[in-house]
Amino acid sequence: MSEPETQELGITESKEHSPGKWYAEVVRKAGLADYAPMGGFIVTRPRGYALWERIQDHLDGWFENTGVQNAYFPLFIPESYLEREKDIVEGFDPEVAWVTHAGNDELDERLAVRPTSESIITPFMSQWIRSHRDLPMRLNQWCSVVRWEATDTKPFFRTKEFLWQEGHTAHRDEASAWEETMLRLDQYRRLHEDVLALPVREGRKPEHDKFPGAHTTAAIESLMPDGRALQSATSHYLGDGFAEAFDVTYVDRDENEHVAHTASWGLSWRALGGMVMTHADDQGLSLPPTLAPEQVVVVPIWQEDTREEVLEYAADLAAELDAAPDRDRPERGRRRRSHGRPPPRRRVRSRGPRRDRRGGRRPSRHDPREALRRRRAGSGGERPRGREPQRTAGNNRPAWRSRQNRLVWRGGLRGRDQGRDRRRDRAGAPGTRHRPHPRGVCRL
RNA sequence: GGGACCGUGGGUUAGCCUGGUAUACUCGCAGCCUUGGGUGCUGCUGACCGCGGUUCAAAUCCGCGCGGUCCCA
Repeated sequence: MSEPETQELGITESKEHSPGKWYAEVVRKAGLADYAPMGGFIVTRPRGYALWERIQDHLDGWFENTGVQNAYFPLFIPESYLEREKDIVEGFDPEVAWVTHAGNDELDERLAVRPTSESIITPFMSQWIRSHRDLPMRLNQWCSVVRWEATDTKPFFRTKEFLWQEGHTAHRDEASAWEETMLRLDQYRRLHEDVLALPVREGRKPEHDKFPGAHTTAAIESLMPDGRALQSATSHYLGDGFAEAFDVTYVDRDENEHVAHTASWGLSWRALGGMVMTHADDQGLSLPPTLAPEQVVVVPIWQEDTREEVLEYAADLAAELDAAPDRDRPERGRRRRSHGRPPPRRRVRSRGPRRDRRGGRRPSRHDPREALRRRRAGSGGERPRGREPQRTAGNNRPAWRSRQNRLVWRGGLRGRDQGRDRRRDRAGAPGTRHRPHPRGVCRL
């Protein structure tokens, strides 16, 4: 909240020598989050939230293409519901927050602030599932949950309230539920590798570390620079225990009632923490181009006598970059070069959040027409949301597959398009600095 | 705050007065028929809001809860 006495913009802590302090400094100085007045809670600032939104974009698109529907269930869970699956109660008991009063009146039944939503979602799945034709049923919700962990809270890594998505699915049999569990795990792996640029390991949790009530808990973990493994997503095969407890049965082809098998899977903003921890360094935050809200920053550096020239050049370059096709707008700049007057500014963000500087409309993530077009175009496999499947001549694959993925790994503008040589030359012009990051991540 | 009425398969409902095997439609499932088109036929699954009382016996009568609808302040 309060600004330091002397305004220090740079990172003063060392990642190598005091990773804890360094991480906290990066998160705050990069404008990702602030500490909330209650211990263990954070305020997610627009820049941090933008990163989360981009993660949402990717995952949500993949979910949609694999039969998942989004829904929303209440924040509160009646105690009697929570109690119906005993492992859940026991497993989460020490960290459940309870609502006991409404105004001045004590509630007849206290309400748990959801630590996870199996016990409110599964009873409804029970109502909605009658026969094998309703299966598999796949629901997902984006929400926050509260787990009152007292120790060692750290922005994004461990906060008492955290954002996540939780998928809940019901299936005919073990094979189907297990397949689901692995599919989601694979999507999480893909998110980490292709979007967050984090290598991961997949694994199965030992007995004592499973999700309460789960038959099997699978997880992906990435290795942090301090040598510790970070579990950033889990996918559970729940067996038929939850279905039994919440009465999720269906009539199968044999005309008999059967108990369903369920799975649940979630990814939290902890993944974001892992990404910051891994890619940032003593210079500050560093992000993969797939996620970075700003892709390029032009910083004019002038001498007294070159000031005019450098500023003009920088603005010109910024305008050109702004008009060029980029990650989010591959269609731009294909037909016409921008010769318009560059906006007079020293720093140009080549992309404003869902806004077009020239006043033109560009497809918003929530534009229903775009969604419709996307459906009509048919699903060419899973792909990130919010982008038109661009097809180029002589290449029948959606552009996001070719161009986009190259972009992920090459980083910056390099290797992007052979016709852009001119810009690359200009990027090296005196007084300007534009340097794609060698590791494949772009510095902000 | 006062009063009236109502809780029956997933949905709609009959039965309650006058206590005894719970009705029908729809939905769902399976099979057959159809394959000019959201049909048809056969079979099947599935329910008396909860607790207590009266009684040989309670969906039914009585009491208390819980939930809903309506009316009056």
